[in-house]
Amino acid sequence: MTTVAQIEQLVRARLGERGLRYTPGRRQVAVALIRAGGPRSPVELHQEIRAELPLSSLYRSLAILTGAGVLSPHHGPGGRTRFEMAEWLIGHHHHLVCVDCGAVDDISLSAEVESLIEEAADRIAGAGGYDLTGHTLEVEGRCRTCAPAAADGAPA
Amino acid sequence: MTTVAQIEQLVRARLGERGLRYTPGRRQVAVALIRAGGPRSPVELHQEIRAELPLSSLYRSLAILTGAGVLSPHHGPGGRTRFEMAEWLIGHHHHLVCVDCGAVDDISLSAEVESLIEEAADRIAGAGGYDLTGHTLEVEGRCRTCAPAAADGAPA
DNA sequence: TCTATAATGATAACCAATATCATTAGGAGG
DNA sequence: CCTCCTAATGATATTGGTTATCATTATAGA
Repeated sequence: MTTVAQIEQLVRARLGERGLRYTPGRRQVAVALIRAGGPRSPVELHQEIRAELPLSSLYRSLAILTGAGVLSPHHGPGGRTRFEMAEWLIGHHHHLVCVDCGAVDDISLSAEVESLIEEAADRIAGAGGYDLTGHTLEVEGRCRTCAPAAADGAPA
Repeated sequence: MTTVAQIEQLVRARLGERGLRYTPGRRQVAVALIRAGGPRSPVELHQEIRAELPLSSLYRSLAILTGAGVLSPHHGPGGRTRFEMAEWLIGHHHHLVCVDCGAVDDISLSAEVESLIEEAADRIAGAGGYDLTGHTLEVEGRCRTCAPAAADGAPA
């Protein structure tokens, strides 16, 4: 089990390589995301971080950390982007997404399914002329909060 | 092989069930998306549809068709939402996505991998208390256009 | 034909996200 | 310790995709 402090150390090193500082503001963002169990939106982070961290600074920190490869963006409903720690920091995983509100939880697959998917992803990217960067299985559904409000979807 | 006309028939029926009309504007959008090999953004569709279809009408058609379950949204980089025909109309598939520009191509998996993923998705949604609506494997990479421009990502 | 309702299109409004810019903070060298 | 150079911050303005408004037009049903 990797600790928060260990991940922070990797983040600090990564930023240092690029002449960037691991400041209190960026640290608040990083720690909140390390503790989160899935991608979080700027507003969600702003609420979670009680400190008076301006939204403009929060957005910039997210952009800086993403540019440095520390965070990965996840694009959800309503034009909202959520951020999470990159996989080289917290490990490979997949997502359980609510198609209505966009809430996301991290999930894992068995080694068997995972390796089959990896093979497939490799083959597909090659065939399409893409430079493979990763893959994610997005399991889509309606969360407990959104399910009651929804009426109908598509029939079989 | 399902024809464009056959899919259109299903769309018309679906709209009819809800007291909605399959108008020329909506038809242009539907046909363009049936012919496309993956999700398309409003602007992409607007360019593809040579006719003078106002953006406001295009956006509304997309919203109406999505609400009726005819289209499915796909959320990509830059806050852009792309739309595609729902799977009950064009069949189950997955996506090859460019992490930079958001371009998306439809892809398919072998029956073997597909069934394993289905099982996993079922189990995961149940465990998370989600009402499962579907799943998509997003194979992520950089397309031929974006790959040369990119510098560095995350190390192993 | 008449009428009720849906659809359209031009425009304004919205809001997440980004850019700008003057100010503050921090690390390196002297 | 002091100074300088550069990064970082925070308030604000701006952008751009998307949505809402509303008067007008078109269509299905009586």
